[in-house]
Amino acid sequence: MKVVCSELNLKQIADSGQCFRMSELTEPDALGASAGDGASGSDAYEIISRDRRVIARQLPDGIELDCSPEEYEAVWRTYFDMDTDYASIIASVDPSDKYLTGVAQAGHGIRILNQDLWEMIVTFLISQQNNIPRIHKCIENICRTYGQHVEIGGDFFAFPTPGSLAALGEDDLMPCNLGYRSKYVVRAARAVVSGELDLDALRRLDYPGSREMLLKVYGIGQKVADCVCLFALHHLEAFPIDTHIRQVLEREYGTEYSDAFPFSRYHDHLGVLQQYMFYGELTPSPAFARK
DNA sequence: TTTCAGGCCTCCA
DNA sequence: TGGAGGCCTGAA
Repeated sequence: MKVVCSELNLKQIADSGQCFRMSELTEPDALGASAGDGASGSDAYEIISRDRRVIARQLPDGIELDCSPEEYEAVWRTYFDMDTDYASIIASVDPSDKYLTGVAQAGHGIRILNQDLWEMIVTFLISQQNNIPRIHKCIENICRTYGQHVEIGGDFFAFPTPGSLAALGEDDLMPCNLGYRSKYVVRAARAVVSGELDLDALRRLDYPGSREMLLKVYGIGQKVADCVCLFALHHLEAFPIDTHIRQVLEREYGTEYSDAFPFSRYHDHLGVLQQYMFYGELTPSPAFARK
């Protein structure tokens, strides 16, 4: 059974670097998983969230999910944030800001996914001083090593639970290519298991409160906290500033960008704009040039 | 060989 | 309080 979601682009979401359990399928895999349409590329992705897996195929203006309407309503509608009006966010961009207008239009298929809180904490602890292909590999390694093998609705490894990681030694994740980040992940798992980091309480807090709680965790700084707030807690006012975003802000708005960029104008959906900027930076086009 | 990649922690002035 | 240095590792 198929469900169609409009105005959504899988490749743009994958390239926006917010999800590391989304893999483009090779053509034979895609054909096996979903009816082929003769397209040259597979345009199909395997997406894993918590203990669920779905195959999604890109259409000209949206995506097709291989799941029942009931599963879509229960899981994927929220996951893909289908109830947020992204067109109105794009329309709110100052028309005189050619750079922001350009990246927003170019990245219009991006959505802020609602991903699992524990997965996002671990994922962005691993992401620091790291690159996207290697983050993918690290996540795959720890899922294969410490995640539960799931065969219902697919064949994949679920994300390891806090309990399964808390019992490890601080350096035990180094063989999974985590490097010095191993101790950050293990200590975070221990904090969750001990109750020092209460994930349910974290979910109930507003953006400043959840950010403050996350910053108390060993290994979580401002950038990682903002990523968790945005991609797991759906605080759209979070605006993670990494090296790419800092570079583009300085290039487009000057070194005093904290004054020049209209943060207050876009306060309620800064995180969405951050994703357009990040995507634009990693898939550069002359059309984005502001100056 | 060196630098960099979606940072953060610790130490020291 | 703020800046420098160290940290895993692999691709460019």
